[in-house]
Amino acid sequence: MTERTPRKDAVRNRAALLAAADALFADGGSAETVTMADVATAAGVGKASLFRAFGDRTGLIRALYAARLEPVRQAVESGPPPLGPDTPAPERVFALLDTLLCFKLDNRHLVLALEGTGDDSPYRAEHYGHWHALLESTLRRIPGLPDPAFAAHALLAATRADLVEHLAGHEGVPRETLRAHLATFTARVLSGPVP
Amino acid sequence: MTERTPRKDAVRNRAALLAAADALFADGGSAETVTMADVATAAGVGKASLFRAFGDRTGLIRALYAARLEPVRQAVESGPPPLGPDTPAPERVFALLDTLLCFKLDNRHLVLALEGTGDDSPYRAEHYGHWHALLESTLRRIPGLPDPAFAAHALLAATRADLVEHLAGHEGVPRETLRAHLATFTARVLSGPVP
DNA sequence: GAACGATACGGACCCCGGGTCCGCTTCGCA
DNA sequence: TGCGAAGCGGACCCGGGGTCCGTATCGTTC
Repeated sequence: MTERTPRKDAVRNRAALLAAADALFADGGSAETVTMADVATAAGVGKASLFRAFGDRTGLIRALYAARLEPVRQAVESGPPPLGPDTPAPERVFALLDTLLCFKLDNRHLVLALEGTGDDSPYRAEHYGHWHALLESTLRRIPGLPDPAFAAHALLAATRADLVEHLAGHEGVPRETLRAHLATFTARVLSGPVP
Repeated sequence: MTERTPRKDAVRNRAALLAAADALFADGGSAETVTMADVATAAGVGKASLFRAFGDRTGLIRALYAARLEPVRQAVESGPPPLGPDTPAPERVFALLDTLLCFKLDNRHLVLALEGTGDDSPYRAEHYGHWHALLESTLRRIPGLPDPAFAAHALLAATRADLVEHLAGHEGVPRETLRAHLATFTARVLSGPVP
C-alpha cells in the first residue's frame, strides 16, 4: 500500500477545518459567501493546509457531505426496513425519497454548496449515480412501471436541493407539507394508469 | 418616458455582441469556458461596451435566452392547439412539457449557462415563475390531481437543463426516446391511481 | 535526549475573470 | 461645419481559488 499514517497535527488540523467549514456554511445562510480563506482563518490554520488536506473547494464540500451522509448510507445499505434492503419495493421507494428529502432539508446549505460548485453538473458526482442506481433497481421491481431509469431521474429531480430550498426556504412550505406532497406525487407515479 | 433612442453604432454593437456570444456558447461545447473578454473580442468590441449593453454576465445570457424563447412564448400565449390556450388541459400539459424539453435540447448550452450563473437559484428567475404558474393552472383543471403546485414543480424539475444535458449529451439517449419517456412519465402523473 | 530526515505549516504570491474608469472618438443635430 | 453628448475601448482594479518555498514540527533512531 502507498498508505502513510498522517502526522497527528495534520489530523487535528483536518478536524478543525471540517468543523470550521461546517459552522461557516451553516451560519452564513447562503453559501458562496464563504471563502476558502475564511475557512482557514476560522480554523486558525493557513490556506495551504486547507488545500493540502482537501485538494480544492469541491473536495472540502464533498468531505463534509460524505460525513453527513454516512449514517444515511449505512441505514440504506444494511439497516432495518423501511430503508434497508429487506423492504418491499414500493415502501422502499417512498422511504428512500423521503429520507433524501429530509436529508436535503436538514443540510440545505451543504447540498446547495455542493451542487452549486459550478464546475461540473451534479449528475457527474458519484453519489448521484449511487442513488440513481439504487432507486432504479427498486423501481424495476414494481410491475408495470415503464422506463424505470427515467422515472428514477425524474423522482430524484423532485428532491433537487435548490428546489427544496426554494419551497422550504423562500416560499415557506412547512416540512411535513413538503414530505406529504412528495409522497403523494410518488404514489401517483408508482400506481399505474386507470384502465 | 425616460426612453432615449440609442445611437446606431450602439445597436450595431449590441447585435454583434449577441451574435458573437451565441456562436461562442454554441461552439465551445461546455459553457463557463467562455469569458466576457472572449465575447467582446469575438464581436470586435471593447469589454466596456459589452457591460454597458447588458449590465453583467447574467444580463447577456438572459438576453440571448429571451430572444430564443420568444417564439415559444408567443406560441404558448396565443398560438393554435396543442400549445395555445384553446387546448384541453391534459393535452396542453403534454405539449407544454414536450415543448420545454425540446427547447432545452435545442439550446442546451444557453440554458446551462443561464442556470449555472451560480449567483442565484434558477427558481428566482421570472421565467421559471411564468412556466410554473402556467403549468400549475393547467394541472388544476385536471380532476382528482392533488397538489398541482407541487406537481408542476416536480414535472418541471424533470426537464432541468443539466438533467437533459446529462441524459442526451453524456449518456447519449436519443431525442425521441427522451421525449417518449417524459410523456410516459407525465401520463403516469396525470392519470389517477388504480382504484 | 540529541540529532536528523520526512512531513506539515503558513502566508506571500500568482493567475484569472468579472466589472469599472477615463481620455478619446464618433454620432447626429443645427 | 461646429459642438455637445452618447458611445467607445483597453488599461485598470479587486476578490477569490490555488501554489511555492523557507521554516517549524513530528517522530524515529541511536
